[in-house]
Formats: sequence, structure tokens, C-alpha cells
Amino acid sequence: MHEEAEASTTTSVGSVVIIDTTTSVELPADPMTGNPTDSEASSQETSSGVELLFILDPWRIRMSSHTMELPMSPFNLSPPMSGHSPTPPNLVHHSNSNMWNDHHHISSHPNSAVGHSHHGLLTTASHHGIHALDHGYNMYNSASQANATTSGLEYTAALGGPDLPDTKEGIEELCPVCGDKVSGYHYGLLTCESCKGFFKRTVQNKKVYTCVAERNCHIDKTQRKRCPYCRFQKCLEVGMKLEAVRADRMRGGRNKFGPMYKRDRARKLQLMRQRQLAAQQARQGINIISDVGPMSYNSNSPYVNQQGVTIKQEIQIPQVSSLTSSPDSSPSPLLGMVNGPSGINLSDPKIWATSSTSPNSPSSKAFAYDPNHPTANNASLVSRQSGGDPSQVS
DNA sequence: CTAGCCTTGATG
DNA sequence: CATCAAGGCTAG
Ligand SMILES: [Zn+2]
Ligand SMILES: [Zn+2]
Repeated sequence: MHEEAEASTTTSVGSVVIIDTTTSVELPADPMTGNPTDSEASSQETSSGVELLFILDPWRIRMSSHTMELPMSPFNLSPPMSGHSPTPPNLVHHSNSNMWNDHHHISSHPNSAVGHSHHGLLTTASHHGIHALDHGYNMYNSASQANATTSGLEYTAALGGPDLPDTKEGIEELCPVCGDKVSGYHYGLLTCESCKGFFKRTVQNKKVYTCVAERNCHIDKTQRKRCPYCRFQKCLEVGMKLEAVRADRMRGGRNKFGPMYKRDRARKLQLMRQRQLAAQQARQGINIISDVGPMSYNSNSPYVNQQGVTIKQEIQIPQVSSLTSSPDSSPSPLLGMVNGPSGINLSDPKIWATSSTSPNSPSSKAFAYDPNHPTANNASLVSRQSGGDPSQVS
């Protein structure tokens, strides 16, 4: 009865694994080698050279020292080359028509058995014992794409700090990844076209990148091309969702993020309006409260006027309840917010769990990403790019 | 490989 | 029928 329940199928492919090889991470100090242009880089935590690589190669996932393969990962299931295959995984090349409908057939894999068993939802995987030590991509079908953590969505909003000039309505037009102009919601959040394409290509083709520096490269509109690794990392950090990438490449339609986007937009708009209104009133001197309430407003950041005054009246309008409060009866409207650059929280693992509960969305296949909370602070966290193969994406 | 533009297609 | 995000295409 509700629109939310959809049924479609997607294939899954790829997996990113991040292993924390704290112990064995001693790079020769390559860290700075090629960082001519980037001057900053070092001098931060990381210190010892922790290596951070993303492993997108499903077939190679097993390389992780943890030895834990992702149960939900189709690739894992398929033992094409139990060891290492020199060829990059080109999966899903064939253009499958739209079989994603409601049938359980998900055959979009090259050789993997992914299609034959709907096995697993991410959730299931969690139960299986995936400790999220590694980040894995899983492809979901276009149907149920797990609940998003909204992390990305909030990211932009979170940017609004105490005195950031983001108060203008046009501020959020910047891509959280590279700062370019936003073209719309892409894979969970507002990003620019280029980052959208980059993310798509990376996930679909399971590209593996390597950072020659410290994995801290600043991603800028002009430098985003220099380090795809860091770019992708940032994509994930800001909240772009792998699950939004369809393994079956089905076009059009809408995934489960549709409603979310809408909500996010409404919320933002409303927030913006309120803020504007508040500012207006503040100017008029109608209602200004110098004291800031602790949590008077939503969990959102209390908007402070440029003068440093917080407006309370209009803000507390109950009208927002529709948006602020969970419309769908969910206890938590906003899941995790992404912290700023300082500490970035990746999506929550539990998100999958929720979605898995879906009664009707058996075969969900899309790219999934299992974050282990690899905070930037965690220097011990290391992710490796799959590939043991030298076939890097130069 | 990058990124702008185009096509698709479920949603409302 | 309008929307608009996801994929496709392809010049550069
Ligand atoms: Zn961007
Ligand atoms: Zn880098």
C-alpha cells in the first residue's frame, strides 16, 4: 500500500575493503614523495605512515588480514579465482534489460553466482558476523536500497557552523566533495555532476585508486582530478552512498532515496526560511533573545544571527513538526550527522539492519558500503586498494 | 579518465 | 504530464 515498498532487483558487485593494518603499515615513507603541488599534507596526525587504501575488488577482498569475507557480497561468494586474478573485474557488461522488476532473478553478474541466491541482504550479513572490519560494496537492486543514514544530507547543513557565511541560500550549492556547483541529489546528497559521474564510475567499474601522498589530499575543483583516491574517500566521507549505485544499471526510476531527498529539501528549505525570517525579525528588533536555548530547536545547529543572537520565536514553530519530526513514524528523523572535516563519521552500520527488515524487498542489490567508522582520527585504519595487482588505475 | 549533456522511467 | 535522479554517451 505504500509507495515505499518497492520491488526491484539489482545486482551487486564490487566491494571496498578497508583493513586496519595497524601493525603492518609501515610504509617506507612514501608519504610525501610525490606531493609537489600539495603542500600540506603531513604534519598532522597520521604520523607514521599509515596506509589507507580502498579495496574495491571483490575478488580480492579476501586479502584482508581479517580473512572475513563479506557474506553478502556476491563476489565473495563466487570463487572465480580464489586468489588473485590479474584481470580487473569487469562485471556486468552486458546490458540487461529490465529484469529488475520483481523477480528474483538478478543476473547481472559476470560469473558470479550472485544471482542465484538472493542471499543476502546486508542485514543478514551483519548477523552473519561481518564485523564491518572492511568496507564492502554490495550492489543492491534498484528496489530497496536500505535506509540511508542521511549522513551526507546533513553534511551540508552541518557545514553551517557558528559563523560560517553559509547563511545565504546559495551557499549550499557547493558540492561537499569538490566545491563545484551542485547539480542535484546524487547518491544520497547534493553533489556536482562531476563527482556524481566520478562516484558512479568508480563504483560501477570498481576502480581502485591509490594515493601517493597521505590520503589527505585536499579535494578541490581544480585538484579533484589529481587524486581519485582521496576524492573517492571524500565522497564516502561526505555521505555518498554506494548503495545508490545500481548494479544492474537500470536507468530512470527512483530508489528509496527519492522520498528522502524530498524530505531533506523540504527540511532545508524550511530551515532556511526560518532562519531568514528570524534574521528579518532580528533586524526589526522584534524578538531577540540573547540567551541561547540549550536545545530549543531541533538537533540542528541553533542558528545564530550574524550578531550572535539567537532567535527563538519563529523557530519554535510547531509547523515544522511535519518535517522535523519523523513523518513516517521513525523515531529518529535524522540519523547521524556527519561531522565536519575534523571528525567524519561514515554511515552507520545499522542502517542496513533496518532495511533488511523489509519484508518485501528480498533481493536488494546495490552497492553497499560497510563502514567501520573509520574516522580520520583513526590513524590505525588502513584501507587497501584491491588490487594487489599492479594494475592500478593510473 | 573526466565531465557535460542526454535518455530513461518510477513517483506524484 | 512534470519531476529529477540514476545511467548512458562521448567529445576532449
Ligand atoms: Zn564535486
Ligand atoms: Zn590523495
